[in-house]
Amino acid sequence: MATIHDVALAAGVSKTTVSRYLNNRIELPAATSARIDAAIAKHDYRPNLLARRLSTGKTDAIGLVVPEIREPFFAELASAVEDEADRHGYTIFISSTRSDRGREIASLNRLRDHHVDGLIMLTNTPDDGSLAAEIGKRRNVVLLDEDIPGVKVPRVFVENTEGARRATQHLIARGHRAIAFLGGPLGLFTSEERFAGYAAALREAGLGVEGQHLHRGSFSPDLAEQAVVAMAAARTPPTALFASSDYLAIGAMRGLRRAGVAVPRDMSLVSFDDTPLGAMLTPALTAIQQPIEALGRHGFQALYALMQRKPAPKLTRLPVTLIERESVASPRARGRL
Amino acid sequence: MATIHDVALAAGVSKTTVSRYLNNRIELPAATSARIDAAIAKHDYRPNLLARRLSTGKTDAIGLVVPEIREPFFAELASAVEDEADRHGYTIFISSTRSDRGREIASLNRLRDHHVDGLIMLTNTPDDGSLAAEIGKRRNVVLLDEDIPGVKVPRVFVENTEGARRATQHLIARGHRAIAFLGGPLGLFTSEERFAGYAAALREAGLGVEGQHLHRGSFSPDLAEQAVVAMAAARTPPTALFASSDYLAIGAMRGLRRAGVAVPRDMSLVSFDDTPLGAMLTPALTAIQQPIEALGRHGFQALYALMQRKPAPKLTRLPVTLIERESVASPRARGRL
DNA sequence: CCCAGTTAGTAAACCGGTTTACAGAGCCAA
DNA sequence: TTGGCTCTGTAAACCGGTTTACTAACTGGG
Repeated sequence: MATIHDVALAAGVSKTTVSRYLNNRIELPAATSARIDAAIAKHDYRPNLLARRLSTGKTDAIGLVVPEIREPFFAELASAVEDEADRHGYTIFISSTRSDRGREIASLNRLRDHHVDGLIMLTNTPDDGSLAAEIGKRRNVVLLDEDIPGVKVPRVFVENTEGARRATQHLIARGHRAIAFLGGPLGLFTSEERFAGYAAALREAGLGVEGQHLHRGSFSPDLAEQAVVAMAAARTPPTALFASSDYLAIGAMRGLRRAGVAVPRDMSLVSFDDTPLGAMLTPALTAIQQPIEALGRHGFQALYALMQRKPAPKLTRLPVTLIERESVASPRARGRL
Repeated sequence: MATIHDVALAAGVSKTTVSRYLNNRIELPAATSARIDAAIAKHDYRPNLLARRLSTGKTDAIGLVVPEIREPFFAELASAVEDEADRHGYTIFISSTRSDRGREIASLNRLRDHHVDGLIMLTNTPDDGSLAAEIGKRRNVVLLDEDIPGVKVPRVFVENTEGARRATQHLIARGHRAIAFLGGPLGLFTSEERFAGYAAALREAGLGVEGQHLHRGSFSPDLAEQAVVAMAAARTPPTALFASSDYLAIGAMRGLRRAGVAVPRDMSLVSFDDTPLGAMLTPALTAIQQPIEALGRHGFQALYALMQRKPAPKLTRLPVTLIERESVASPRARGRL
């Protein structure tokens, strides 16, 4: 392939001139620039990115670290980040860690090793401090959607607490009094916030948080399925269920079907996320919608600011919306309060 | 950050020695290598990837081009390719093109510009020849799952025809005679193969392919939904349906629900892909399973061979499997043959 | 004792750009 | 005519590795 040297030779100028011309760092007389353009066209010259990167120390690429690209929520988010990055001339590396700490740290190492200029990080495994320590050593990192305690980098989250509160209020407004909670891992930021919102709504309505209605510990749909089956078999089963994610809701739906409980007739269900998946189920899920596009956009923009050495907002909170579909009804009269 | 020069200085050797030692191109006495190791540890030295890449001309990264990362089939495939790439020390760039020809060509340009060492390409928009021409100019390209006519690079496909045939035979064996076909874009490789398999099964059973039962033209679930609603309203509706992809099947399920047709009681359904999505629906979809792991693995391995300048298999065909779930039953007696 | 072969390295070129520091030519004003 | 300024560039250093081609020192055999 032709190099900048060949072009310079053909145009009768130095390679400095060609380089500066291509990067708009010099004004040239029309005759000179025409000669350069012609030489470029003749040799079909394209700058070697590898060389440029070594010179500038920039890669024009960022990394996006997610726990599992196969989960629709993360895939949607990746798509949103990619769109915004594209708009700014950046390409993205997507790293699907399978929640493996080693792979998360490997991503951070790629940042250190100039694989990428910045990193948008999303992890849903509780940190023992090692990840936070590693992040502390790097610059140009942004946390998205999920917090890591003790990390001082820009963070972009949604209104988890408010969303869960509104979901629960929606069920209460329909007349439900026994509302179960299906949550993610204990100690995980979004998990805790969503639980707090659920509890707040109950409290505000004068209802108590009952241990028998709480099922927390994991985002796995299979565990959710089991939990729901057990719940349905209880002496006083709940009439409604708030699931902290669409993936959990899917497990719950399977469990309810197995237990012969009809949604929404015998059990109302509100979920959190609102991925396209939820709309495709039968019945379509009423859910708290996360603004995925906005999450991706704000996440990238915060990182972009960091990379430009400009101030980035320390904490962004994006609002959520209740989307009503078909999975909520009033409880059937059963002689219960 | 420390450079190889600093390490060489500290260890009292030349940077050539350090470089060769690190790349296992030299045997050193224990004393020398210990000094180098100590110098590396002391300076916390990490080779600058950008510099190495410029020197070697390799990036140890490959690109994966898919139409839409949000569709579960592609997300699963991306995950499989990433796993295999990881095993060989490669990282991957995922590019979600939204079926935009410009973005597909941009990916090919990234290959030319040394962004990546190779490219695994998957496109589901019929080509007017421009993409094929562009691919012809590059080396280290592999086609996965979907063909582009006129391209002479290694290709890895599944047994589309055989899969569709078996799906259709499965319905015929259950007693169905009026079996509709829901297909993707005309002229698209997988689309045509799956249609051929469907038609072959009917022919072999002495049944005809009836125009009124064919709905082809797109992989969009929304169009599938409309088509199915229209179909259900026909004078002599089919009793079974073969959908060429899970995404189409989801649209079909929505349409059937809207039309008040119960699956599988009033309509049996077999799909193609078998993404986790299909197993989560109600009823769970009986489907032809694509071997996604194997697709990813063979796709990467073919590319790996190319990159090593070794011969790569020109065409790999992977077998598919019928997975029986809940969406197929025998047709109800209705006085029809 | 001398030569060949091995051991343990090294100097310098190279990858292909970007950037800094500088300079000749031409022109204008004093 | 001379000093200064603008225009149009350039030479050379630099980014940080890898690789080629070469050599000094040592060892062992004849």
